[in-house]
Amino acid sequence: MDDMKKISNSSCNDGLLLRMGLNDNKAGMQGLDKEKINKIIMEATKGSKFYENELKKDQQVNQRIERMMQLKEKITAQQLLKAQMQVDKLVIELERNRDLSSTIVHIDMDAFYAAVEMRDNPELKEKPIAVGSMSMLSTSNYHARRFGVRAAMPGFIAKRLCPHLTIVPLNFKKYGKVSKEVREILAEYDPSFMPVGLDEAYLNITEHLEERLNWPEDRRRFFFNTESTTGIDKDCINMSAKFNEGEVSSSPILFEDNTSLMDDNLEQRDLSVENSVVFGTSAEEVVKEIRFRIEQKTQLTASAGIAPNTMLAKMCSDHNKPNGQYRISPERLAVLDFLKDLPIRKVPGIGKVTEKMLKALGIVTCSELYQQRALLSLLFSEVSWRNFLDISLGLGSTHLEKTFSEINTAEDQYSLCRELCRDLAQDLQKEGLKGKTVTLKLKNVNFEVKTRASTVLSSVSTEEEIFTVAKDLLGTEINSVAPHPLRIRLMGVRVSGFLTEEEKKYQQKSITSFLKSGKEIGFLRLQPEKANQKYFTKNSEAHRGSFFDQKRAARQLNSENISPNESRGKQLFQDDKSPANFMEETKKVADLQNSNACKIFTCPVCFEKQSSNNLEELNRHIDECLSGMCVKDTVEISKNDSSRENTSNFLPQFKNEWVVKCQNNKTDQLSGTDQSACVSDSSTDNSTERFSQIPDKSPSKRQPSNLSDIARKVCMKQCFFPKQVSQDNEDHFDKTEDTEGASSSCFFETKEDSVLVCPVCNSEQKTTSLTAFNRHVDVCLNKGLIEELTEKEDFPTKTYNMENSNSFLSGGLSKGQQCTNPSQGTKRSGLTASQSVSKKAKSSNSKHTIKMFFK
DNA sequence: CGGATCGAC
DNA sequence: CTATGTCGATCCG
Repeated sequence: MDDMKKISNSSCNDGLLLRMGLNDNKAGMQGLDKEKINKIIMEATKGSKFYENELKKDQQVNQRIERMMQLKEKITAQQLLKAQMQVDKLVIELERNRDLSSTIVHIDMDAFYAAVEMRDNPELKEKPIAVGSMSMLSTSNYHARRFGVRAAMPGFIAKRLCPHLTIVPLNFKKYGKVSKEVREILAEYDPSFMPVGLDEAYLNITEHLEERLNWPEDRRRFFFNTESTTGIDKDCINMSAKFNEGEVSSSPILFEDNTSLMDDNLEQRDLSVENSVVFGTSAEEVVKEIRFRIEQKTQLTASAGIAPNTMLAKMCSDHNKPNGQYRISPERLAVLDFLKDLPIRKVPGIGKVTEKMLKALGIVTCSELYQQRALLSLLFSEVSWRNFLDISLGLGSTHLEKTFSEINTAEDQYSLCRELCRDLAQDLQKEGLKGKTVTLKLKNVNFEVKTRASTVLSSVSTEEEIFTVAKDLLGTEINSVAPHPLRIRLMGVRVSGFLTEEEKKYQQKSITSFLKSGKEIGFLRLQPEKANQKYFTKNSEAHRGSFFDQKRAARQLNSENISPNESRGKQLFQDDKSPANFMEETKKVADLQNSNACKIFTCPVCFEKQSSNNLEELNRHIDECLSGMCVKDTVEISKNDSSRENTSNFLPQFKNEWVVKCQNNKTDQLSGTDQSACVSDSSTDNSTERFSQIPDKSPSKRQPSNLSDIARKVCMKQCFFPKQVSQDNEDHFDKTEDTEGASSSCFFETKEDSVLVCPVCNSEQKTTSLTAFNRHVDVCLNKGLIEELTEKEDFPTKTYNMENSNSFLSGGLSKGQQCTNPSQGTKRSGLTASQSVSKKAKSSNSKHTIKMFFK
């Protein structure tokens, strides 16, 4: 479902073509050319209610642009200069925290629904087809696309474009099944991968890459499928030969004008074993391997992108589609080079409206987006321009966990537990397993993990049997905190102690045990001695509390990534419009960190002035300061351990910084095992389990159509982050009793009597609310505003009266994937600028809407 | 909090 | 013969 978003809205004001429009349609021999297509669409649509509405919407956008331009006129040079300084301060901070240490992969199945239908019905293979109904199409095959038939187009119009078009009704069950097959492969590379819809997924293969280095060749060898049940076999065999010569023409099904399966495959392939291929250890090779396995298993092709964060990975997967892949190497210059001339519309989160608004400001490419950063900060809301800045610097999230909120009612918890037991029972029965031990795993709102196990004399395997035991365990936990509700964000049920013999090794097994082992390791590899200051990171983008992030942070510290030739101090505020200078310029800003601007620096922890102007040294100092504090706090907490804890924010660049203390879990058999051992021999792991994340919205409210169910079952994740870090979290797990599960604690607790001193303006703050304090520091840092805060603190809906900050973009900007990122999503919202202008805009808008409505 | 808007698929 | 979907996130009043 990659198709629709590419559609450019062209320059014309034609509302219809905004939605229907065509882009780079390669007018094939049998296809239609752009002009014809547009003409047909226009004829089919003119005069319809839909068309009128499109025009109306388009006008509203135009009005918005007009108001924006008026606002722009009023901006003085001085205001702009000030904004420039503030934004560039932020750029320095962002650059400093740039994280290139992760390898993120985005997998996107090509024309997924259509491809599945073609696979299952050979008659369709040669024809132009689309999947959907006469009213709406979900996708089309590449043949049909030549006629301009695209996703999100109504079927009746598609029929006019292409009278021979076959429209196949949607069959979600089938797609779900195929999707599951694909996910089973993906999970082997990242057990906590993140599916998006049925046909896309993000993977973090950083850890896989590390392990893979030690893998023997045979473990990287995969066989061509020669005994498929479909009629494809011959092709596959042929492909094997061709493939090894590096000239495979790939998918037997999808495309005529295809690129090859391993298009860029020039390396010498190992031919020693017939009908097999060995993949290397690089990221590219891993992704080729994934795509190869997907194709062998499902006869469908996928495109992929490899990059240091999700935003870039997604754009990469688009780069060589269909059936191709692309990588941005994890270097700052490579990232900026990729973005240099990239149209902003290609960026996930930038839709047609934002594109048009930015175009009105003369912004089309990402480098232009960067050049206009100061102006944008004055015209758009905080969230929007911050997002723009992230985009133009090529920053995105490097973790894949979604944010999840807690579920608190016992009722929900029991039903969730039952659901997990049901899933688990199904798996057990599929495998013919019966176990004796049922383990309940809970992670509370403070991310503390606790397991409770019960072993029964007779073995269990059915939903009821498991639930009976699990229910008891859960009940005990709920009772232990009564009358408070038990507040959790993850629940898992595991059955272990199987009766059956050991499974055959190297058998292509159910993914369950695989996932399980990967999952457990995430926790267990964190040994206590590792969980100290080593895990501090200065990366404000990272989300503390995630075990993954802690590990990543450690990795990052090991390899500092500031290359020597990047450290020349240069002049800052100079706007050069040419893209060639784009990288130069961002570099300059980044370089400020090493320049005189940092000469006098006050450590925000110990408040002592630092003489060094070396950034790394400063950071090291702060890290040490912080870990010093952490150690102190640790002691204090364990002394009066019964008390509650504040999971608290702290200074801006360290806010949400967590130290996680993991105690060794003696009862867990996996403890101390290293990950590769577990993964390589998952069959020895004698248990299986199911986890459930607690979705953001209450599950009852939204039961999304096709896939959330599958997603929850197949994709098991470990670490979730609170959308809003709660200020008064009761600690519902009694840590002193917790001898079984690994336990983690968060520090940076506020002390009752402490006085908070703002490290920026150096003034004492009356508040004891960390939220308030953090906001103050944020304001100080970002806006140079010194503001005294009062004791009581509302949730940040409060408007700050900030000079020169006129929020404009009332419609706001959805940030898509990377916006579910909690640190960006919540804290900053407190800084929403004055909205008088947008209020006005809004009200005129809605009047307009109402008028039209009554017509 | 509900309606409007944007964006993804 | 007709006929343009559905969701989550965000912003605003």
